Amino acid sequence: MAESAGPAADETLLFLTDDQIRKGIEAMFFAYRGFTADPDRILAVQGYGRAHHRAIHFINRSPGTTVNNLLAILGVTKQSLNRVLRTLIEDGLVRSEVGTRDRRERNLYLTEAGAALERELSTAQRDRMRAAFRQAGPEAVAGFRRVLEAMMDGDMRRHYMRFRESES
Amino acid sequence: MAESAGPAADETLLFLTDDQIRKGIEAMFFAYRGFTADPDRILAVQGYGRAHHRAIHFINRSPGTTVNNLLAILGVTKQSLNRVLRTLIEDGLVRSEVGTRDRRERNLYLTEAGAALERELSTAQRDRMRAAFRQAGPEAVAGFRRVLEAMMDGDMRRHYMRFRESES
DNA sequence: CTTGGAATGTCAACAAGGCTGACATAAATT
DNA sequence: AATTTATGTCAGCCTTGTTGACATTCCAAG
Repeated sequence: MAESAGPAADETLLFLTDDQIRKGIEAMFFAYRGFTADPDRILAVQGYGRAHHRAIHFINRSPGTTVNNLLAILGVTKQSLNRVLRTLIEDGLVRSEVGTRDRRERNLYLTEAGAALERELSTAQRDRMRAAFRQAGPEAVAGFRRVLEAMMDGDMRRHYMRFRESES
Repeated sequence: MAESAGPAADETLLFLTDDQIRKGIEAMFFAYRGFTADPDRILAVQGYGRAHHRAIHFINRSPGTTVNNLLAILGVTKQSLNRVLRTLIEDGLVRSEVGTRDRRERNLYLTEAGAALERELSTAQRDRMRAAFRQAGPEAVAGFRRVLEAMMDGDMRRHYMRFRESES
């Protein structure tokens, strides 16, 4: 497809050489550091970590989500998530309501304070992502997303796609 | 390019909407899980973690590198790195030689066993990355790299570029 | 040449946040 | 009534981050 100027078949596969792949791996490593750097700084101030950020992000994304739902998305154990949720609830950032349909479930919501922190975190992270997107241009962004989606595990891709469709 | 029907100026910036950015953020989160999943499984068997992988990767990448060098690349404290290095040295995967020029320095090398583990880890990680690259195509890969490079912090980009040039 | 700092690396102790296992409770389901 | 499901909790472990204290080595200023 689209071999306009006619590079040999060899050349069209140059992007699959071990060296190119290694560059992709290292790019992923170094970029992820940048990706989390700004939120990490903000979280450190109130004594939180990345685990708190992840919980806050996905509760904001799906208000009323259940603990089980969150567990599947975050891929951690309930004990680990529970420790984080407990501190967030104690600190008044997250509200936990007994489920109406099924009273065993807990529906999770951000409080106003929680939403404020979420905004602060996501603004910082979005600003960096937006700058990178702008600098790289729309076609690069499309390629970025295509590669990342192909790199996900099946389960994670399912969660990602569910979100992708929901509020597109 | 290739927008045949001529979108308005507004539309050309659609990739910078908060919604698009958020998708990028979530793609990054879910993809990073896939990125580390295969090495994590291999490392868990011998009781190692991601920190060991990172050390092994960059020692393999620059044989004879010093502890200080590694610290700058990995962005952790020397105490944290030292713990990881100690276990790798004890287990015979890494060799530490007193520096010749400056005897305060330690030059680090992989042993044959260390190189074997490195190959196992990087093969697993490369296989997934290669599959993603092949599925997404060369143009997507170029965009992927451009966005990631724009997302790095200045220091990290410096390290990344140094590697990029070295063995291109 | 000596001495005081600076650079490099090591050891010890602590905290965050993963993990497993065991168990309790309440609600839903069979 | 018995079982399964959803959630919470306690205890204890591991990895990997942190700070503080310290040893060694080099280098430069006196």
